[in-house]
Amino acid sequence: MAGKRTGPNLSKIAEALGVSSATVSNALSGKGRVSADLVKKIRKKAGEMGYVPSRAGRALRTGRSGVLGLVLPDIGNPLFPQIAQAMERAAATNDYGVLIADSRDDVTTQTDAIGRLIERGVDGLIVIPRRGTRIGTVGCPVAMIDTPSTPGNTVSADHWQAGEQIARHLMELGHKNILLLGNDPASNVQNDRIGGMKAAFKRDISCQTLWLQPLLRKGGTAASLNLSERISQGVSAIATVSDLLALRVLTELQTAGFQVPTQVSVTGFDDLIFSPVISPALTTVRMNMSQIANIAVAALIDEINGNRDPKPKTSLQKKRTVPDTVMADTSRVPMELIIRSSTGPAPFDQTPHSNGETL
Amino acid sequence: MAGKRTGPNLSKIAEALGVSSATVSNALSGKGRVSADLVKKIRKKAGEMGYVPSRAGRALRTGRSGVLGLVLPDIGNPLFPQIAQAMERAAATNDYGVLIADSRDDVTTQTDAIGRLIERGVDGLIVIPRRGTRIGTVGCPVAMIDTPSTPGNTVSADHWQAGEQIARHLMELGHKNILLLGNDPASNVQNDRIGGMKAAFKRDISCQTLWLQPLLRKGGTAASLNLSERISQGVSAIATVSDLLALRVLTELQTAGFQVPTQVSVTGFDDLIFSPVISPALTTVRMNMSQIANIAVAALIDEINGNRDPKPKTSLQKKRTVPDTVMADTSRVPMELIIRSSTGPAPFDQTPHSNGETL
DNA sequence: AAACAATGATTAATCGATTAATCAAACGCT
DNA sequence: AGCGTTTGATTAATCGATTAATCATTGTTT
Repeated sequence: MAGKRTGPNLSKIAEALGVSSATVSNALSGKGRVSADLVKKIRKKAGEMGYVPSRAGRALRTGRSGVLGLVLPDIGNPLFPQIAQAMERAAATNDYGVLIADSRDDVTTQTDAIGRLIERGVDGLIVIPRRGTRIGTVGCPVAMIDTPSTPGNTVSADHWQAGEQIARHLMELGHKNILLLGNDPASNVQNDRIGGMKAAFKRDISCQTLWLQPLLRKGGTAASLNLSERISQGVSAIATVSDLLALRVLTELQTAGFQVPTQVSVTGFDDLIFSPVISPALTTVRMNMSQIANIAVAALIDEINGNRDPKPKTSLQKKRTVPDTVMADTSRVPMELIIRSSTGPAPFDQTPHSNGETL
Repeated sequence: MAGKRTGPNLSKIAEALGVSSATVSNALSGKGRVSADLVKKIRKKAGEMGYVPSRAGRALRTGRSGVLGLVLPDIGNPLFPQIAQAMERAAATNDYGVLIADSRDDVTTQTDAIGRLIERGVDGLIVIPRRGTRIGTVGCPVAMIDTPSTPGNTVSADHWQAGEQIARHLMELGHKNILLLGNDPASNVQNDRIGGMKAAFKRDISCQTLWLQPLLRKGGTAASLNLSERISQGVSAIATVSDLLALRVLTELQTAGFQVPTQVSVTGFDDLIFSPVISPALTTVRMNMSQIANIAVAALIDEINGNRDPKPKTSLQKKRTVPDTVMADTSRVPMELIIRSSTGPAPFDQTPHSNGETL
């Protein structure tokens, strides 16, 4: 792929040593049969000449580009930097490159983006879907990073377990009336997070779930969360599904004159960049992106190299419209609870008016 | 690069139509001499067969990969999503792909990362440097996006002009005693932003500049900004160099019991994802990333294709250690002021104790 | 009509690495 | 010595697109 036609290539090395280029290739790749000392000589010479194999030549011959595609439908995702970084590093250690493609949340754009990646000949695709993105058959292995509960998911953070951690933390602090705040009820990730929290709550905990997006759609941007009212009804903790949401809640509470965490505790998810620096610093939960990336990339490369359990592609299974994605040994990576100052003991004057659980 | 050895290629099309593969190539590329109706026939057939040219074959022959490298030294940059998206789109419209490389702010890692991109045969590099990153000669055209005042800068937002806009906005609101808050005094971007603000202030405006990072280094994380004290001394507006900093100030002010913007106005830079949703929503300034990306990519591709004014590479100029980067016609793109609710009229009881300008 | 130019298409070489097929020499065995 | 096996290296084909060089027509000019 190099634009320079100057650099040394296999035949240059071969010529310099008076051997054939095939021997040089074999020596460098460790395949074929080459005597030990010739191998050493060739390696040395290649080093001296600053030989760098041509990806284009190799790609043409082997049919493999050495590039993975990273598809991010939701560019607004504040985790993007972490994701991109982790993927790039995981790929680089395996001598792969990462080609990015984004589609601003638009299905058509996304199809185009995937198409472009495929046309560029990526050997595999890493897809971080938003909502119920359907991954059709694309002609190359696909790793999907969503939630453990999503069919076809390759690997992801254990959002459910993270929810449980948050819930346990709040319970230990004595909170008994908790407001769960989500944004998009169609999001698998958010549902897992909320599901985990609900599951961990003991019987004596009263909790309500509120989805912001449908609320905004109904009431316009002006729709208030009625936080003051809910707090006066006994809510002592607000557990949100994202740090962004938590930040919003935090500022609303502060302008309304509530003390955090003395009167109300607030939690988020994801440990976004601003979370440690706001005051009070946000209690949240962080995913281990590099581990997730490593697992995803490893699974993808295994599949690319064909070192995989043969998939049972019987006609019976054909009916299941599960996306044709790669599987990994570990599919869920635990998240880490980060306790900061936005959570504290529940206030004494707690008056739990348990009105049960709302959808 | 495609892993599939099944797809149609030039010779398949040629065979199907009984012509030579060279003719097919010429017909599709519009080069060489092919009769009009044969061109039409070939194009049609290619479409029917779903022909997609092999990048690897082309790359090998032409020595060009059709891929640009995007180097981001500072992964924590919250603008990353916007940058990556804009670059990807700009590149895609020119039929280029974008390979990412990040180096967590580490010089060695960055050199490695650039090296990996070069080895992969990128045709050009887009570098968004942090601090005084030195771009050596890398063997391919480089576009740099930093600030207009940085030597070797290809294109960037006009941070200076943006600073002026913020300053004018604050002056129009009647503020006369303003605190300028930066983070890293070594950052070109931040210096431009602050420089623009200072330049726009009239003579009767008193302003101080504070750099956070050196302060933290001296005083540890506990170092306070003494905001309350400064406000009691007459400061009615705090203009920060980043939305992240503004958020920090905002929460500190709120916990200290100040009303924003009634008592103090606060401004940021960059319009980060949280800026519209916090309360009060942040007055800030936004860069036109897609325009910047388009200019950078266009300049890069022009250079790659050799459609450039020949650089005067006389030995005289050799002394100037200006990075060997690409130049663009427009090198600065204006930023857009976004007025929200964190700024308001200066309070009446303003008592400007002008103590001059501090470094 | 002869010489020449323009048009339209083909041939064949090339980019660089990989690899199956082949060959030559050295070695082991009875 | 004769035959088979191992070892070590070479040959040559291949991947797919591009393009300079070439050839065969048709059209133009004097």
